[in-house]
Amino acid sequence: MEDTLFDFISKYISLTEDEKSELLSLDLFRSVKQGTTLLEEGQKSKNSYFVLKGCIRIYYVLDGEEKTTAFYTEMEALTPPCVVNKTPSEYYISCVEDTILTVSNSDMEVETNSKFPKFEIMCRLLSEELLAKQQIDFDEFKTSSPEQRYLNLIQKRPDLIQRVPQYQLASYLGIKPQSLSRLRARILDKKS
Amino acid sequence: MEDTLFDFISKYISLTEDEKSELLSLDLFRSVKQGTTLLEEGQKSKNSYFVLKGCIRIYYVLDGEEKTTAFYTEMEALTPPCVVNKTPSEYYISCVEDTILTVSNSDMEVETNSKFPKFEIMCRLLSEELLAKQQIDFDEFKTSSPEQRYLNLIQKRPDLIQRVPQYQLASYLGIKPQSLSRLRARILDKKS
DNA sequence: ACAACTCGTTCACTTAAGTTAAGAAATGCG
DNA sequence: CGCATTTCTTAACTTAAGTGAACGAGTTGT
Repeated sequence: MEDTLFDFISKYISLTEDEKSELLSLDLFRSVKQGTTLLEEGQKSKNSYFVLKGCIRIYYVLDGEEKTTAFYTEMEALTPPCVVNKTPSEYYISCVEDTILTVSNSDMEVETNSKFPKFEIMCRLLSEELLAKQQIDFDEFKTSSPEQRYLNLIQKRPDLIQRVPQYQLASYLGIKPQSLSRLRARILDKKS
Repeated sequence: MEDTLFDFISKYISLTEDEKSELLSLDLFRSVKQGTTLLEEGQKSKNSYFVLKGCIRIYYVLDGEEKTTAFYTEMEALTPPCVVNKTPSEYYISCVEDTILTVSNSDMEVETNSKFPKFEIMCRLLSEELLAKQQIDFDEFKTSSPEQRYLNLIQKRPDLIQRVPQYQLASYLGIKPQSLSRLRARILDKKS
């Protein structure tokens, strides 16, 4: 489990054994059951997450309806916007599956970053990378139809389609569950 | 003009006079005419931009059609994903208006960041902020209809509707120009 | 085992976006 | 100025997504 975290970090900076044990001493690892809510609407939070195993999702409740906007699975890191902006959360974060993750809070990160300038660099590299990745994702979303987005998802994150309920996938694709059902039937028709 | 840049920077870190003059010595400012292309599809680039005055846009050409996905106006910074990923660009960047901006390249930034750790911190803060902001924008896009997105745009960036051609706005909203025309007529109907 | 609930699918119908085409309005240029 | 080009709008028609309702499969709890 620790190795998964260190593998991830090694993509950005290299750590000495001392630094590794210092990191481990922070006691970051948590195990959470499916369905657990990590963050509620209206809450203020300072927590960032890194998923080691399992799947968490972000969803809004608008007009009484759940709108899922993001999934985070193995080796993905998440700092919710409300943590950056220091505002109450407008969304929920909950576990789609039993999940193992690290939880770190921003006070701790400020401290670690000033102690180890390396971490500052990692944070910059990571957020630059995530920003670039998300920009591409957003562009793809804007320039394609729901059907194309679904086909795209099959290519890029085939696991999600298996492990996540359809109604959550639907809003992730920007449509209603009924439309996703129909769209899938349409694709099957075309193939034959 | 320099002051605009320093005002922006002061939101993240404070600079000494020496640091300011060092920055100015880098000769970052550029003036570009409307219609100028800053980046072409297929090109590799190391340039980041910060808009002081004017407006630039990102667009793709897909099936021979222009798809505009982003606008950057006064006091907005842009590091294209292709710079971060070191891959050839899949899109164009061009000037919607006569524009004054700063151009910096990533080699230069690496140098500056190691010389002034402050800059490293600013880069992290900035990309964290932009990531959070973009996440919210993406969520809003996913959870709303074209009409809601247009009404939302009127609230949040009313200037864009004035200064940018309709067909560019349309793809920015994820629809065709004809649909935007119709949508606007529909909104006017409702009001009366 | 049975009732209650959730989830996915299907259907009929409504609404809005895509498509194609035509014309009006605005812009640029010789 | 007039001509060409680009941009915006309108319209008729097609296609796909939204809506409301119903049904069956699977799950949960008692």
